[in-house]
Amino acid sequence: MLTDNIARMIEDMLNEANGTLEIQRNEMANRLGCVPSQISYVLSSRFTPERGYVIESHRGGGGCIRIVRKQMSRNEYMMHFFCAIGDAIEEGEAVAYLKNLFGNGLISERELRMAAAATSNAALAGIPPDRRSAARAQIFKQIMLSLMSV
Amino acid sequence: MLTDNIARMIEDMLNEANGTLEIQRNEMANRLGCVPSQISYVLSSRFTPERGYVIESHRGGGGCIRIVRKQMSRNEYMMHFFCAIGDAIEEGEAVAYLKNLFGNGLISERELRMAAAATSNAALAGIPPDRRSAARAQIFKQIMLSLMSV
DNA sequence: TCGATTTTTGACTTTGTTTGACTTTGACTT
DNA sequence: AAGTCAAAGTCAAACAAAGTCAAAAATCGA
Repeated sequence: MLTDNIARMIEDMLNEANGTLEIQRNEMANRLGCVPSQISYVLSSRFTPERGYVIESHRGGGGCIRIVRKQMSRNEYMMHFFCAIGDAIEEGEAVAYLKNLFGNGLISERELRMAAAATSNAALAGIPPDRRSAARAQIFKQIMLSLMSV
Repeated sequence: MLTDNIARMIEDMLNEANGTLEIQRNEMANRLGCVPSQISYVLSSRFTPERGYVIESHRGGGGCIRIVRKQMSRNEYMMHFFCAIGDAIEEGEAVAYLKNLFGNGLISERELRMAAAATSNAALAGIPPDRRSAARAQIFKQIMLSLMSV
């Protein structure tokens, strides 16, 4: 899939470049033989803040897009996430957060799976849909707390 | 029966592929001359977690369905607990189960804490008390399933 | 044989991707 | 200051999957 290729390429470039990177949208689209907005799509769907990326850009002549992979300390991370959860969160968002934690070595893969399972729609099936994302936030926060206390 | 053929075919493919497999629903339905939702039916009726399978999927362009077969071993033990949970369980009971699992080396201490947090009354604070132990059972079961996976 | 369960099918929904037309912004000329 | 051009941004339509659900058909068990 195009999106995946582009995402992989950006990841590689980020690794090369130690976590921060500037690209030109048109130039890159050209190299890849796709429309420029495809790059925008990839960035907005894959390189989100929940996944730990920050995007800035400049338009106009000589413009570019800067992609930064955020590296925080354990406690910063945990705090950041805990606060970011708010009092409602969707299943997909939760998974994105967890993958980020896993990616940064803060939780193991088993823990990732476990937390994802505990906050999945399947686990919350008995709860009325309109209350689910609130319940999920509550559970997620307790899980986060349990990990912080170590 | 169609269902059985498809199930057998998927089993075969799983054997070929060492227990993990990705298919495209439409493509497969096409090859078999059946409607796509038939594939969904087979997966949901035969390749359930209770039987040791895990299913994930992606929609949209380039989407696919991933089927993973887990080999039962110590999972048998887990399954025993899983079945024992029933459809309602109190906070204290849950902790007791978890301690038991920890005592038997099936989960780590962090996992114990995490699971306890996820099923605590604090985590379920937003749920009406009379629904809590049912919700807890549901969450607990999903957690157990997730741990059987790895 | 009859009722219950399981299977089969297809219409409709939801999610994710790709594309292109159009807009906004900034830098550079004149 | 105005105009031009070269970026990136936005948005919605077209397309490409998988998911859902319920009706119809088939099968099974008593």
